[in-house]
Amino acid sequence: MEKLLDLLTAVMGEAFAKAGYDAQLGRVSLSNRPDLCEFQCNGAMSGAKAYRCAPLQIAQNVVKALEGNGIFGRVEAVAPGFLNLDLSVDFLNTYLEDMAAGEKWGLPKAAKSKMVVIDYGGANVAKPLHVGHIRAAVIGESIKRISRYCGHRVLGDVHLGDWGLQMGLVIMGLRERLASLPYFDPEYLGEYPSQPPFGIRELEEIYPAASARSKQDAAFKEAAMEATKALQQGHRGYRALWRHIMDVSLEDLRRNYGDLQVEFDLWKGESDVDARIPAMVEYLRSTGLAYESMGALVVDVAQEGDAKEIPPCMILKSDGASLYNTTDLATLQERTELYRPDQIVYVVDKRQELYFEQVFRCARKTGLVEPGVVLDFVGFGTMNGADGKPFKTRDGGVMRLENLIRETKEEMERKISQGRQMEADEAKEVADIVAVAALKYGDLSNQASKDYLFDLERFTSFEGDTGPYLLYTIVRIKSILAKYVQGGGDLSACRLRPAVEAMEKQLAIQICLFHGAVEEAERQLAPHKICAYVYDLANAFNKLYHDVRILAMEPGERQQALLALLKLAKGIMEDCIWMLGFQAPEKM
RNA sequence: GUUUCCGUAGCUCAGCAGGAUAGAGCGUUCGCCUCCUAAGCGAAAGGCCGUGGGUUCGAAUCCCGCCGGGAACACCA
Repeated sequence: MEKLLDLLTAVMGEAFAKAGYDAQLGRVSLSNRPDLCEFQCNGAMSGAKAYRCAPLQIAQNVVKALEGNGIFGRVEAVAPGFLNLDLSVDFLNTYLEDMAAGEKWGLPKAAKSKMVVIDYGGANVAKPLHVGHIRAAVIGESIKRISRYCGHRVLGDVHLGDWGLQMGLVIMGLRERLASLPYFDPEYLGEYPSQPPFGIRELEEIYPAASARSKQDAAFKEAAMEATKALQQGHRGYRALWRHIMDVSLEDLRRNYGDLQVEFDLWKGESDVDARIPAMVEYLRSTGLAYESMGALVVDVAQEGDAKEIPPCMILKSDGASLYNTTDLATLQERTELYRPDQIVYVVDKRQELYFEQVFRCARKTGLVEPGVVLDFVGFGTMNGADGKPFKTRDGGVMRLENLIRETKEEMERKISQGRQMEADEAKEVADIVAVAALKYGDLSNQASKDYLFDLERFTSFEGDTGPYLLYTIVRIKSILAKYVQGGGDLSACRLRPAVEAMEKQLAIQICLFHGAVEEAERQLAPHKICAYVYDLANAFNKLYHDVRILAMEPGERQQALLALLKLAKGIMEDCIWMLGFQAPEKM
């Protein structure tokens, strides 16, 4: 079905045309003066000059042209030339009925179902996730779900850092502890053990230790680089060890991401494209675009009209080694071949914007990516602590993601068991659900590109613009609907009817704006648009909730109409929070 | 230095394809539970939208300068 504002704009455009003006002037928007009207059109004022006519006159002519339209219950031309519009309740109700009957609430189908790949991981093997990883995970997951909701085929890729120097460091670190194992014996030709000789705890100790040591011990660093190279060249023992590291690390990563309800379709990494690098480099050379500069292999990506100087994109370092650019380009090539995407979205720290601009341009220029493929960079800001600086633990260290999640869950559990009588088990279960919502909504309700302040107290509050408030609102509706059913009512028999109460009409209008919010969020890759929308919807419901005691009403059409409206509101809110990456409990 | 992003209420943030009296939340003050979860609702106070120009009938929104802050600027990722 057609988006409400599009539909109203079309009707208004026709009226402008009928009155002899340009239909383009008929753009209808939500009123910014809800005390005066529900929707407004400012076209009469913009058109005044072209038609050399007083804007109010134009507006009045348009009002005449709108007579008997059936969609607007009230149309008024107001000085200096505003068109104030209220919807007719009958039209509104028909629209709601279509929504209720339609799939995904009648969300307009995308003109073309896109194939989209979203890269939102950035996790490194053998290193625990820390708070710096939360934004990519949360924002990327939401963008994935929004895009999927809009009917696109979407693949989320974690894109692991699993092939660089860190692997050599870990291998060398392991060697010191487990030197006697066959992995390090060049003479050994047998099978390696299938079970890893270490666990995640050890892995997490080894990496930081090895990393620190490499900064002071040049010989150790040299050995780690050698090990990295040997691994990449297929050293049997190192490969087997690498497989162990991957297995142990991946299990841990899956658990961590799982706690945040972040799911990847692809667990690919840098190692997956390693094999194709030589051929790709050869290809880049063959295009004539890659050339030696100061010993390195580069591709110029500066373009005419650039405001700033864009350095060339480096393909190989002067020592001939590959670097991040190389694997990113190879990944782009692989994705293009495997999935034929229409769009690839990178959800990455915004500080990498210039870097990705270079990579994108290079991929385009050299034909690794076809011209029609949209490459999007969604750069996010930093999560800051109360001091306005990047979030740290109390003792100044980097906080692990699992600790942040655990602390949020504990805080939530404390709040829930304090305010409600609930069995401890149940409280914990509910707290886990609500905590994820608190964390994610706290992040997503800000514009991704901006830094934001992490405030556990605020995010876990049930008041205000928070995740818990939204869940609470949904739970309220669930409770009403459940009570109605328990009392012998039949929800499926409840039919929508034209709004009677003011608050009811407001809620109905808010429901109708769903399509626009989703479409905008998808187009702008902006989950916070969904947040703003669902928050407004929750507010609209809560106002009605206090205005009208639905279950206390006389049973009949009127009560049923309100229940049907609530059911619709609940469904939409649930879909919204699904797009944000969390869900509501049954009660809280 | 160049480029870029940001500067909106005491605090945290929306709004920015130009439109009427700039919106939320928190915090503050005041009201509302014999009634579907008061983890809620209503109301009040609180803003020369960093600053100076420009474009426009009209600017928080577009353009330019300045001030203040962050970030990026080829062998890290």
